[in-house]
Amino acid sequence: METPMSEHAFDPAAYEGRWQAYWETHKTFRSVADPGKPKFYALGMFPYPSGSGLHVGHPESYTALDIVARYKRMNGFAVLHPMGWDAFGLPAERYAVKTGVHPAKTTAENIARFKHQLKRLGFSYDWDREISTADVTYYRWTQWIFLKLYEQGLAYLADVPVNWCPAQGTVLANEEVEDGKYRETGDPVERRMMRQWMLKITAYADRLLDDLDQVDWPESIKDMQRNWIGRSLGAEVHFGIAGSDARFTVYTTRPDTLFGATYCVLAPEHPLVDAVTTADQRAAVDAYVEVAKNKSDLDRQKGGDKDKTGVFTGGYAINPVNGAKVPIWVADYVLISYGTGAIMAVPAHDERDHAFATRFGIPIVQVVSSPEGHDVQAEAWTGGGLSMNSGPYDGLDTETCKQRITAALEADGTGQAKVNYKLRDWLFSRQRYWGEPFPVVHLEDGTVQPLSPDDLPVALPHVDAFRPTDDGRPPLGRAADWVQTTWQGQPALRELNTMPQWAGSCWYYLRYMDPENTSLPVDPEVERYWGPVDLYIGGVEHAVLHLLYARFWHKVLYDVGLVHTVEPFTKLFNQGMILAYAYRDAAGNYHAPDACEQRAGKTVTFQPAWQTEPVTTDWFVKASGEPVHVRIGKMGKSLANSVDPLDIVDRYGADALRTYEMFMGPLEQVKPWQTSGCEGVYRFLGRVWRLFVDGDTGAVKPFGATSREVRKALHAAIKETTEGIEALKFNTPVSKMMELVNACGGELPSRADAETFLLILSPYAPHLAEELWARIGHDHTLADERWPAWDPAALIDDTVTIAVQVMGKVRGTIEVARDADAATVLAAAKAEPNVARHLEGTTIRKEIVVPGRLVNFVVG
RNA sequence: GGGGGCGUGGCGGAACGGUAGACGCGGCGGAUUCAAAAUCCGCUUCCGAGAGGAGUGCGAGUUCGAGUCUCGCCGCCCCUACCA
Repeated sequence: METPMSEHAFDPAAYEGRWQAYWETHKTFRSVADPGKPKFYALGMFPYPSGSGLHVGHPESYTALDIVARYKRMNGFAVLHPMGWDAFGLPAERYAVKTGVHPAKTTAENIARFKHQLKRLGFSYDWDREISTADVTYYRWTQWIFLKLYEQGLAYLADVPVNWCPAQGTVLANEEVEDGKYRETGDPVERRMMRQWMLKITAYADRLLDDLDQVDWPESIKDMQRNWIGRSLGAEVHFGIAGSDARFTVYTTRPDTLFGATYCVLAPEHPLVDAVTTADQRAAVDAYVEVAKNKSDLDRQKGGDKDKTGVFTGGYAINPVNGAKVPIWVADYVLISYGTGAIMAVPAHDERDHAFATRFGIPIVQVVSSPEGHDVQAEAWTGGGLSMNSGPYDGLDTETCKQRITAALEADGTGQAKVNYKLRDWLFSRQRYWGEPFPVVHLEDGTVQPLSPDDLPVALPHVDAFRPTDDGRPPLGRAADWVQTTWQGQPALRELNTMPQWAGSCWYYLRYMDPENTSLPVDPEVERYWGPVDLYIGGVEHAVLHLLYARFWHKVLYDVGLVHTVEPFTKLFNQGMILAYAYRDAAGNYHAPDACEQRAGKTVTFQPAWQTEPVTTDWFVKASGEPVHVRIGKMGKSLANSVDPLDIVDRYGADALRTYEMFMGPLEQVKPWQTSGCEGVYRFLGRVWRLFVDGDTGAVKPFGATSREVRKALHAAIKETTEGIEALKFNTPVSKMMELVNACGGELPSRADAETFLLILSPYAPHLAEELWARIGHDHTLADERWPAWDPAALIDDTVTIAVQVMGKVRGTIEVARDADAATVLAAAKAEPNVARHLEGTTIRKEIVVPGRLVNFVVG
């Protein structure tokens, strides 16, 4: 059945492995700090080595970075392009709980697999710098950095509410909780106060916000971080409580509306709820607070404006600006975790307060002028205006009024200007086994002592079971010998919590610079050369947490003198997700893309069981001929549409996969995988092969003379490739190289031009480029060759085709000399038959000549 | 609700304010082949037999000229959310 292929036919499998071995043995891509060279640090977000292996999304950003890295090397840069593993994490631990297999074993296996897969894609990593966050030689420095944080007063223990899952006996991260249940198992999750390590990221809020201005990041990501930090400028205002000396404080961004406060609201958890509640309201308030406590945050937010709930406490507050008595309510739309957990409610100028006031019949008093026709009784006016009903402040614009009222509050001690943040301190402990142990001990007197850096590392002890202990302590409690220790001669207990997965990824980019260092996380001298990361590419899902945490640590390390810049990642770029088509039959079953085919012209309509609308399609299951509905979605098991990158490598080779992933479309865009498109790229690479290699003899075909047309295509391709890589637009260069090969028509140009083509092809398809480079007589890799320059003169033709428009519509084209003057062009344009026809009987009012482009006649 | 992004052929996508649809897929036709695969060449936005006309989500506007700029809608995607 198998036709024996000519041994000289295009066969990537025949040489790709050989070149990967060559690069490895020759250490072609070793990063060497060279003070005589500019440096470039290209970094991809390192993967979590999951059990399911590499997916087709990984090679997208990795290929883009690899192209940049190879390009920069050829442009004389010392390039740092490393790879490693975000190896601590939950899936391995969960797997361990289920199967008893130690996470270290699972993780090592997964890393081996990932590494094998990545190597088959031919990325130019310096594998000597490989790191793993779960390696004790790595995490001892994560612990070292924790000690620095502690030293700086940025790490502390606090009792905080956490997501406690009784069934699992552990605390869950917010993202693991959905609808009050553990996402994986559906076990209920409750709020519980626990003593936890916190990192004081809020101390860096202003710097994290302000320094965003100095980095070259997508504006959308900066905005997401800004929103997350959520700095707002407002005022804290103290409200007295009628009939009591106590007072409570509210936070507002609109102190100018203070005269419009017609009630106050305390969050159900607010400590003063009890004190302000009167006897006759007590039962109602207690009941309300009890219900609110058991509601998850999500449930509390679900209702939106329509059905806000709340209960009057019976108590009254005194508005400090006018002494007015306003009722105090308790309502769960006020969150204890934001601001002061209490608000003054101004229904005329806040939508939430308006909805609440309307529902409970509370007066709405307008204190800021609204536009003509806007009735604040019907809808809140949240914009600015002139103050009214505000005593001495009447007539002031909103900004001025804010300042005056705030100043007045400060003068009489009833309030002050206040900057507030949404950003919370970072909950930094997890009741997990598979993470970095904390370098601290607990003494019998209840104090906590940080270890000396000399005592590091605190190695993760071996345990055989990974569930919490029977008495509810974290899994590390099982390592009894490890837990019992001494500190300066005193008996001490080790910390049973571990650090969250974010910890290791907060500084890995630094370790790559100096992975062998045994006395510091990174030598500041080395960092001064390689840092900061010049280009960081990763998924948008890390837009906030990872990137914010890493920036925070970096700033702390800057403050202690370890790094020399305030920001770690100069340029950030987000690749778009790769989606895939999914094929669903009438019964609702999904079929693998490989099992389906399009039969053009065989369109049928069928009635699926899963929707009322009939479906028209020309896609069918190959084997059964069943029609299938085609849709697009995330790759995954549920749609049966995953594509394994190594299957693609097996069929088409690594170069085709790499080049196709770039050819699909702009890197930042979400785009669907189409294996047929990959095949198109494979064909292109085959044409390149056949351009150089005689299919019968395997000999290199003779070089010829470069035609003018080929020369133009070549220089257009050099230009596009160069500018494209610089601008991270990787798709159009592939088109230009295709055009070049098409222009060659199967005949090699001159040796010099053929070599130039291989050089610009090499970042995309390095194996093929190396193979052909060797076959035409080179005995050394092309990775160190000089990137070619294009000749602008080669792009210019002697004659140009010019479009001729009449009233903006193209009516014909003319061929003129490139440097023809306007008069000549106009004459030729008017002579064009179809143009002449459209000009007939009209008066030319205006003649527009765009040299080398077009002519437009305005007639009337 | 807020923030960001996107709407172009059958499909993925190209287009300094200047010939819309490069390049690729798919399709059609041809060459090669005993035949097929592979390969090579040509055609392929839509309507129309043709001349020609229409055309970048919809509607206005600016301009000699708009996929591109402005305003207003419609639709889709992502993020975020009672943040006071």
